[in-house]
Amino acid sequence: MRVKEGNKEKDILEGAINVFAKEGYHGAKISKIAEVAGVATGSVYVYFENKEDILLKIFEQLWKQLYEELLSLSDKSIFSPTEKIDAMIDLAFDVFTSNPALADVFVNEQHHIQRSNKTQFTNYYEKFLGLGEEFIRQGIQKKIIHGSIDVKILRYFILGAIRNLLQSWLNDPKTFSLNKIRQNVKYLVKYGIQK
Amino acid sequence: MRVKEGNKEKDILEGAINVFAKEGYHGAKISKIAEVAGVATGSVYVYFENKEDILLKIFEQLWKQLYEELLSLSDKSIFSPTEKIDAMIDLAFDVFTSNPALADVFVNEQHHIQRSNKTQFTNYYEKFLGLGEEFIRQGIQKKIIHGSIDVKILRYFILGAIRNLLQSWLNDPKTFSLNKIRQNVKYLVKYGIQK
DNA sequence: CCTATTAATGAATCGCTATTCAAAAATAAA
DNA sequence: TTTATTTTTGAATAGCGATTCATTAATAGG
Repeated sequence: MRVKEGNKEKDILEGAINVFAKEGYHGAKISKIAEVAGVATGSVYVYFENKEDILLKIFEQLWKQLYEELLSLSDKSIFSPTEKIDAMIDLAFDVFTSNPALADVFVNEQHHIQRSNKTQFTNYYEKFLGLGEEFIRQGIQKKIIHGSIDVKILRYFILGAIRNLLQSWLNDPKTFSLNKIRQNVKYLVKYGIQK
Repeated sequence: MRVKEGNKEKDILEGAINVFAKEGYHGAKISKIAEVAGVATGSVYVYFENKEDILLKIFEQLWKQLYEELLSLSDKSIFSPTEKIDAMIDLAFDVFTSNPALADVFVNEQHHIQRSNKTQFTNYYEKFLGLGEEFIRQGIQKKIIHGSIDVKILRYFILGAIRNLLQSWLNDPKTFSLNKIRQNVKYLVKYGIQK
């Protein structure tokens, strides 16, 4: 009986992230993904149902990771709610700094799977956002955060700001230091622009 | 000599916005765009070079409009810098409220043309962002806005927040009232979350 | 050393849709 | 009218690339 050599599923996923990032979802050819992953074209279909399935798995993995890392923060009551939100922002920036291609896919291709609403992806995404909401609610309860702010709006506000800033960083990494972006985001979320 | 009937260029552009919004850029068929626009498939290629050119023109038009409307605000020294930024946010929300399909295309498809960097689009987009920057600088000069904030970062911060909130509104218009989103965005930009 | 079973392959298929272009339609001018 | 010119048309083309599947490779167990 032949036995699996290496971890092709992982290789394909990583290859796909890079090819999606460079060519965009539709510009990416399965044959190219296979080439980058160091496997045959047909092997891609051994491990994944189809092209969309690859993208789905990428996002599932991403949001699972983000959710679980955030979860480990949520317990720690040492942190105040605003510290938790800071940590959440750090978390996102850490993940994407270490994997710019993934950042690109995150920024540009998520809507493909939102169109065909697959719960696999949605699950961890919603959970992640749910935790974010939770932190905000704690902040409101402790009267650190303004109660007039809609929690659902705020979570998308922060996520959107980060998403767009990652994109501008990807387009022009020299002008934007990711560290400076991170600091500014934290500041702006907390205090806004006005003196 | 045959004479032009109606305004097919405009019809095609409007049709394309709706089809792109519903099917996504790659899912949108030229034949479908033609059908919705009430013209023959071939006519599309009389008015546009190719599919990408249609998308390009959509964004060119959008950013031109946004830029010009913002420009008319920039002179008015009656407004304070923060009022100008408020007006900028209002402007974006007004345009997209009146044309949700355009909002969808704006949110999801801009990266297609950013990949193949066309200056036509970039021109007005950059000009628009440049004006936003200008307002922020005025605010810093008048010591209304914190000087430690990076202007380039701030402009993408605001734009990104709006973009993502528009997307969540499109996905679930019942949960999110665009008016509430608008108010929250204005508040958050100015004061942040912290009491 | 066989053999059964699973893994991996990549050339061929097959559907799909952007784009083309020869023909038809409309009408201004003569 | 007739003609010349411009607009519009939509069926045909052409190429691309996702997906399939018959074949080959590897090896665990006997």
